[in-house]
Amino acid sequence: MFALVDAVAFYASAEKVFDPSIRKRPVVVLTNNDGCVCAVSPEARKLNVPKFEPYFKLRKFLEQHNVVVRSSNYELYADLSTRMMNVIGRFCDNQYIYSIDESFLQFTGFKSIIDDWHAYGQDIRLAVWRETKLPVGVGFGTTPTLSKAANHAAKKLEGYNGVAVIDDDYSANEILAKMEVTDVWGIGGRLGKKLNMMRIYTALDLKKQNPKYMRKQFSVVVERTIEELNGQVCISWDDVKQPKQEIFSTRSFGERVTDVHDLKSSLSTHCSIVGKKLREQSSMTKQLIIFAHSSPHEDNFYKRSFLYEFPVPTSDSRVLANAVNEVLPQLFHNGVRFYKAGIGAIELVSEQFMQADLFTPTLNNSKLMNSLDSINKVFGKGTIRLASEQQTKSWEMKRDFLSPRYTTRWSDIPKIQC
DNA sequence: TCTGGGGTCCTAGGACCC
DNA sequence: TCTGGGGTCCTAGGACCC
Repeated sequence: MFALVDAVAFYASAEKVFDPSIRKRPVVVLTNNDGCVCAVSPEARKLNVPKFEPYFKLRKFLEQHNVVVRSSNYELYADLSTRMMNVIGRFCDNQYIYSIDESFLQFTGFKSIIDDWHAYGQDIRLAVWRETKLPVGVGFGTTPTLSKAANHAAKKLEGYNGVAVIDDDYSANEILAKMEVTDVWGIGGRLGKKLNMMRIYTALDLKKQNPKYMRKQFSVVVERTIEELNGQVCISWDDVKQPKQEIFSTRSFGERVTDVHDLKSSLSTHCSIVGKKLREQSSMTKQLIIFAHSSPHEDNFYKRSFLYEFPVPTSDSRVLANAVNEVLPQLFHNGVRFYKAGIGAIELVSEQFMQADLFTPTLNNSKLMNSLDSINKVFGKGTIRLASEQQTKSWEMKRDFLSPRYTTRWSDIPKIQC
């Protein structure tokens, strides 16, 4: 049995934890640079506030309906996420954290212990609420995709009260019949349209399709999804956790960047981020994509992207930053108002199988990088960083509606007055 | 005044080789 | 009657997720 536990509108709920005055009000949270709406509290959902619409288009509407607007407070969300995950992890010995607010639990050998999954789900919800003041939904299913579907039912369908269980074909069909095909994990809007044309409208319709045939029509992803809906496990974290095949760090700027040094320092920061993520999964990269562009919504869109090949794979942030330095003169163009930049490590290889080059002295210093990671872990991120990362305010992200970092800054800790 | 997120994986199609 | 292969690598764009 699998369970998917996730928070209801996590970012919006996180904003409510330390600010009870907004708990009953509609709340939305914006993405980086206050660009789009990315979290909509249930109260705001009732007003039909769409997700991922640009904020400037919704601003008037949100004001009219007295909706609370907040910038993304990642420091707060990351901390609350950790707390929430710790509570959830107590309920199962096999937890897989899938995103900042979702974790899968895989129950093996629990059958003799747990006879009522509904009650167990309510126990989880109650514990998380009591200890973190975050509302969660719990879906149980015999495959990860079915637990996702159950989770959808738990939170979005009438009469489930936060917990739903799919433990046989009957309960699966009952829930899947009430779900749009695009509510199924892995089926997005585009696929949904094509499926509709084939008269596949509900999740149950999809479940009844022939997986092999659908693989031919679409892809292996659709095939696996259908098998999972039929109770056949295709996604598993049992075996060694799969390392990522590519790692990107990209960001749009708070203010347009026109200065080469600003562009360089932002890219250096991306090098640190990607380097750290590479080391975390014991990978090294052979190739690096380095890109920068102006706004795609502007006329004469400027975009440059380079593929840099390393003679020897690396996970050393400094080596990545050197690559950036090399291409920077070709990337930057005077007069362009840069809107976004980033790097991506592709062609990853495992540290273990790293092939050295007889003729190229390796610049990779993993001891140095490991010490850097350890120091930053203890003393906070950015304690030791590349000199070229030198922060300049101009490209930092815009967050006009930021709440306090209640749990990660001494000055922001809530005070209780007697 | 101007404003539009970030990350990962898959696949079709072109270029090239023998 | 008419007909011309098959594999690999690379890349841009598509699609999905939250």
